[in-house]
Amino acid sequence: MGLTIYDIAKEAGVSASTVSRVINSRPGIKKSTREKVEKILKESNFSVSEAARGLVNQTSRMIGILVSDIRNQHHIEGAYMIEQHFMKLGYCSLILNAGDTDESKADYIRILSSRRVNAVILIGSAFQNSAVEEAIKDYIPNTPVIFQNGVFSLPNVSSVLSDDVAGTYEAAAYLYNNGHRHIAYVNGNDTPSNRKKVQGYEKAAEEFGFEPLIKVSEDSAEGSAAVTETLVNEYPEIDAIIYAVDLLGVGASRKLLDLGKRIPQDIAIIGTDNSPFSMLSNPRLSTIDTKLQDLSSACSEILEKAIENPTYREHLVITPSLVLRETT
Amino acid sequence: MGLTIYDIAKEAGVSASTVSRVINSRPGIKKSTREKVEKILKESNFSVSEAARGLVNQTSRMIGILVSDIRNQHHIEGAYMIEQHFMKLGYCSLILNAGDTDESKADYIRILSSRRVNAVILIGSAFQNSAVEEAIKDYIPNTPVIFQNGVFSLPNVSSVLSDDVAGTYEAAAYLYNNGHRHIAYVNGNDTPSNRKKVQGYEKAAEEFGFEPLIKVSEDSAEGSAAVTETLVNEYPEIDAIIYAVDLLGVGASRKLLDLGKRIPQDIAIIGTDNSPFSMLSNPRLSTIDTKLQDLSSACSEILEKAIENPTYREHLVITPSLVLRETT
DNA sequence: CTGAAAGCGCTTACAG
DNA sequence: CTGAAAGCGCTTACAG
Repeated sequence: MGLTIYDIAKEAGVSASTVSRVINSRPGIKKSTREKVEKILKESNFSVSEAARGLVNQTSRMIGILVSDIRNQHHIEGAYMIEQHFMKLGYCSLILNAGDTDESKADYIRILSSRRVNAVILIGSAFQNSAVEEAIKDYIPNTPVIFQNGVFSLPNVSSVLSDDVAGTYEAAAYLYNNGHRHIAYVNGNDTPSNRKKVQGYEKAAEEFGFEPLIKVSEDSAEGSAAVTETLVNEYPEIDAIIYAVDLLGVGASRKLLDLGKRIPQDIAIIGTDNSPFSMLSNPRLSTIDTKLQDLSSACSEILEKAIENPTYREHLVITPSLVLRETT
Repeated sequence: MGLTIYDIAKEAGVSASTVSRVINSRPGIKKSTREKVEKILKESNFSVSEAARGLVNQTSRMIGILVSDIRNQHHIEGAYMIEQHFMKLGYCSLILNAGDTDESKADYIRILSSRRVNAVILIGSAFQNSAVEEAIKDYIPNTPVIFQNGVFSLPNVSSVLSDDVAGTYEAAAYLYNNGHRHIAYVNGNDTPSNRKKVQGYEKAAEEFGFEPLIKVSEDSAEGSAAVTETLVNEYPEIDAIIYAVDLLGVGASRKLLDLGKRIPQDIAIIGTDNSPFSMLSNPRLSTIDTKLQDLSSACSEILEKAIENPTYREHLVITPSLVLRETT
């Protein structure tokens, strides 16, 4: 197994240089030798070692995609679009789960550095921490990085953000303007993105003059159901709830129906992300669309420019919009 | 940028060999030199080139995971488990979308061959075709391959299967034994796995003596809703429907409620896969649990053995079980 | 305990 | 149009 270019050369009665030229479609090879070499290449199912090739060309033709949890539908959609885009350009994607802790995330930067990837994508605001920032500065200071939903003040890091503050603010404003006066907020995991969502909610509360009421749920439908039940028992006057993630909204709406509440007549619900869940749930969930598609395609475009021109850098903010369905 | 081992060596006043030995924790280095080199390594944020290292060690320490569509929750869960497992062992995962056509899937085998991955995982029965089989035989005849939900008669390919025939058969038998006499089946995409599910349904129909009725839906909740509506209008006697995928069952149950049918009193529904959708839907979907977790961990275990011992090979079949919730 | 040398599988000036 | 040689960044016998 493991044929090399020299094996092919010997078989064809030419030098390795010639074989290399044929493989890479370099000009200036006699047609007959080219054909002879191509034939042998094909017959022996030769495939070049990208590692060896990368060593001399000083490129791996790989890009690293770091996701805190690949099973998160929202994140994997982003990874998918980027992977597809770059595969067409001949790049393989190293899609890695970067784990929960700041330290493990930083470790993964080091791993990508060892693999000499041509670019790095960080998906999710969970990467917003100083361990990751340090690791980028120390280990991949010259590799283009795109941060989806986060920002680092480093010369090689571009970013594409959803304006989380605006999204939640708009949702709360909509509810208020439609007569709701007791609007609660249920947050998920403590991430920078979720903190910004809370800010938007608080901003609306202050501006419109309603009393802010915030609870935290673990990231599951069951967790949200439990939190929601406590919430409406404790504060029966609540007439609307915004959830930091669609999944929480789905878990909650089901529980509220079980408790005999009507949606949206008694309580209106708005989720976040416009995920597949929001469309499939019953009743269909109104949601803050964070424009995942747009974010991901912007990432791909910026990255492509950054690979060509390593000093290219861009910061883009995309404003979410409200999608009204059956829970408002 | 791009420090090499020679830069470190010069800085430390030793040879590259010594630096290499320190990096790889080889014994027989004077403590003081080791410490001196380690200090410089750390200070300069050195990271070894895995490509160069792999070239001499004849290993890439990468594994290739081929998925027909990474956005499929069911597939990505499998990829996740394997990625996590192998990252702990120092392997990076190349997770690739292998595309729709047989040819593109075969192309990806070639790509993985060029990357000299230490093992390959195929996730999903969609890889069951001769183009892929040929590509494996031609390009990676000595690389351990695990086929999740499919089989190839090649010496280097292990497989881990869910017994799809048995799963659907059992679901139909359960419905029949609980008094249903007009049990329909709605299939999804034409994959080997889905064909086996249909077989199980037909086997039950023949054995229990009910009339088989099979429709095909595109792979979306909307598609299934449409197909289901036509189905119950055309055959009002239907009292149970089995769906090849949970998503189809969810789309259908919603449509049936809209049509004024009661679930399960008028029509019982069973989905397939025990996916997150099935638990979140309202009503909660009864489903055929294809034991994804078990499949994936079996994959990891077999693969680990196969990497150590390249002639290791195993074929495992896991029997699905029925999970009864609110739609039966 | 340490270093010089060869080699992993390629590509690319340089000569001819 | 083609080949010999050097080099990409490592590791590992072999000598000392």
